[in-house]
Amino acid sequence: MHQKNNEQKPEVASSWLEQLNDRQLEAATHSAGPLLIIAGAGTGKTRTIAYRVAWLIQQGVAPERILLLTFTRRAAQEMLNRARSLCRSSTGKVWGGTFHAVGNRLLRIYGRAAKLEPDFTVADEADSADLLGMIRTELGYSSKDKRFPRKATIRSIYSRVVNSREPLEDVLEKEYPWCIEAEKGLRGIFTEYNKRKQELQVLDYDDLLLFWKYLLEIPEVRERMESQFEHILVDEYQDTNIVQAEILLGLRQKNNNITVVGDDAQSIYSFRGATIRNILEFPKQFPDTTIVTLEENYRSVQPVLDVANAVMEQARFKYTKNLWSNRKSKQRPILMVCTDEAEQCQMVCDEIAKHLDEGIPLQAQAVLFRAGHHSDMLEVELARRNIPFHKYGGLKFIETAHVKDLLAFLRILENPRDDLSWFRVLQMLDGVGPKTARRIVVHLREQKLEFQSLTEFDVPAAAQEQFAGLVDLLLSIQGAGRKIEVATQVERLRNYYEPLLERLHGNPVPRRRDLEQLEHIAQRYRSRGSFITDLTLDPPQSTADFAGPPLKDEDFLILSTMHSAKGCEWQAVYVIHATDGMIPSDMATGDDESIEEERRLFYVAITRAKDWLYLLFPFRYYARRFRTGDFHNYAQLTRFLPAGVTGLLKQQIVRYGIPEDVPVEMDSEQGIRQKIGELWQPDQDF
DNA sequence: TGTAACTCCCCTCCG
DNA sequence: GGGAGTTACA
Repeated sequence: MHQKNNEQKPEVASSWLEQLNDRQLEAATHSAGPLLIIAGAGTGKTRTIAYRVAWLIQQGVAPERILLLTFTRRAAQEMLNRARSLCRSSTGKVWGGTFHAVGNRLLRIYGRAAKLEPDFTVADEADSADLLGMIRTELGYSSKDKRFPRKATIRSIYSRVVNSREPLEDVLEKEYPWCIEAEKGLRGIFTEYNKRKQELQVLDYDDLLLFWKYLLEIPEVRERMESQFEHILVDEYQDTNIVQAEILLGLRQKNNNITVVGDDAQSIYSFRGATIRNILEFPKQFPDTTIVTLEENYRSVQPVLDVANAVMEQARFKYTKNLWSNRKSKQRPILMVCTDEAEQCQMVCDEIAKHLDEGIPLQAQAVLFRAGHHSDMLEVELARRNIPFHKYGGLKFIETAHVKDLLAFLRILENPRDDLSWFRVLQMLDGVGPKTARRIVVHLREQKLEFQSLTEFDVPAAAQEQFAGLVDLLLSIQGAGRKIEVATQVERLRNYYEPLLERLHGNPVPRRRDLEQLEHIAQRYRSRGSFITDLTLDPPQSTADFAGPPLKDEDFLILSTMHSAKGCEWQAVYVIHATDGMIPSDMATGDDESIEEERRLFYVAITRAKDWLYLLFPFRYYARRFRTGDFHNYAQLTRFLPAGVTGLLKQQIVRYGIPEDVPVEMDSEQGIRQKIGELWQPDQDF
């Protein structure tokens, strides 16, 4: 039936295109001009884009003239791998990756027009906050008795302002009302921050987008960049911000071959400045847009979709889409009511083991949660039971102090102007604090960044030996230029650093392992520069898990934040802490907008499940209180599961090993039901 | 000038 | 439990 309306369907539309449904086919083979694909969860979005890329290549579009922007590098890789297997030609030259990663690549080519040297370094969130903190201290805002926002908060405010393009005072008033008094100080800090980044040739994440946009305002550069790409495809368009939309507009002034894919019901990144207005207004920005909507869900069984639809049904801002599936099942999703968090861990582990026995590998199962630390207790239990796992999201390997230390050495070698890294490295030495570090950095700048000049510098006695060793090492690596492998450089730096590690940070054993891991990763890179930026733009997952790094073909369970689960799917999904205050997070219950976003996040989590969906609700939490002593808090079920929805779930009350200290009224099943009844408030009107 | 010990406060999601 | 700021002391 695909063939009905086009006898002139090109011969390239060979058998593989028949694996698509009508809508998907229409999207994949859309010839030219703007295309908006509204793709509900699980409707074959990845597949459609992969086919479209393959189709374009078969039509004769050169791979290097295709730009595929995705939310994570993983997503780009997956789509390109699929496309390659379809069109049997290399997709390696396709420009694929996140906005940030592609921006980084383009800035190294065209950056000089914006006074950027090609060897600039990229500062991650923490580096950027450190720089802001330094400036705050210098400008004298820290020691004043007036409360001034912390460096991480300053960083968020800054990011918010540049990404949403709202005036500082509006952002403060709406999002950070307790910082209003700091407005003037913040302005000064931001101005200095931008100046300093320029001097250091350091860009933060936001700059990768801002400079890209800025380059597009220079007509010659803009034209060259636009003509470089014949087709642009953008995934997860609902999670792009204003700057990103402007970049796309800049890239498509003459050529209007642009495809964007997204789902307004899955917009979950407004804290990063994303706005669903981008997707809603796309047809206005690009006249003559063709809109294709994908609604048939190929992922989940119908009972799972029923719950998902019901959760969305109560959204304050209504979405009209209703997902449907041909995959019938009598198995309803399960709402598991547990006594407390410990029992929740037991239940999750038991069910996972049961499904594993039934033949569902660990990799086809995932535990999802709202915040990185929500899985802490579960991780301990998994380790105890020898269930290997990988954790996505949360604190990353790259953010640990020792990895940042080692990276600082590499950054200095790559970009000697990077004072921030110099400060980090110098202060590792015995007897060197902020003052001495500053003197050394000033000296170095006066000596035109020549490492050799450091040999003349008079450091405090306590530091002399370590300092000399450092200078020798830096000189020898720099002197050898590209002749030493990146991994060898890491190895030599690691040898220098390890004696310092123990004094600087506790817990040296897992930290050493991380550094070995870093060296291992470095083997894949030919240039030090790309190693450093890749690590900041696309950091590897945590390797210091309790269970240890899983071997290559070992099976492992996935733990993931709900945000990082975007775009993934598993046969069995366990959403833990389906408790009000966790989902929605009590950090995000301020206004309707954020509650709605939490609802969409919950929706994303639910729609990851193919066959089995478990929602776990521990109704009692330990609360640690220093003065009053520990006590138990009773929690309420997430407000996103009111009475009408709980009817779609199979409710299961578990009593595992009820702790000895539970109150009498909960010592029986009846008592528990009664207690839950109080907590449930199913008729509460939200 | 550097550092160890002590206090207080706050804790999300990501490239 | 960890980061940031303060204080006492080497």
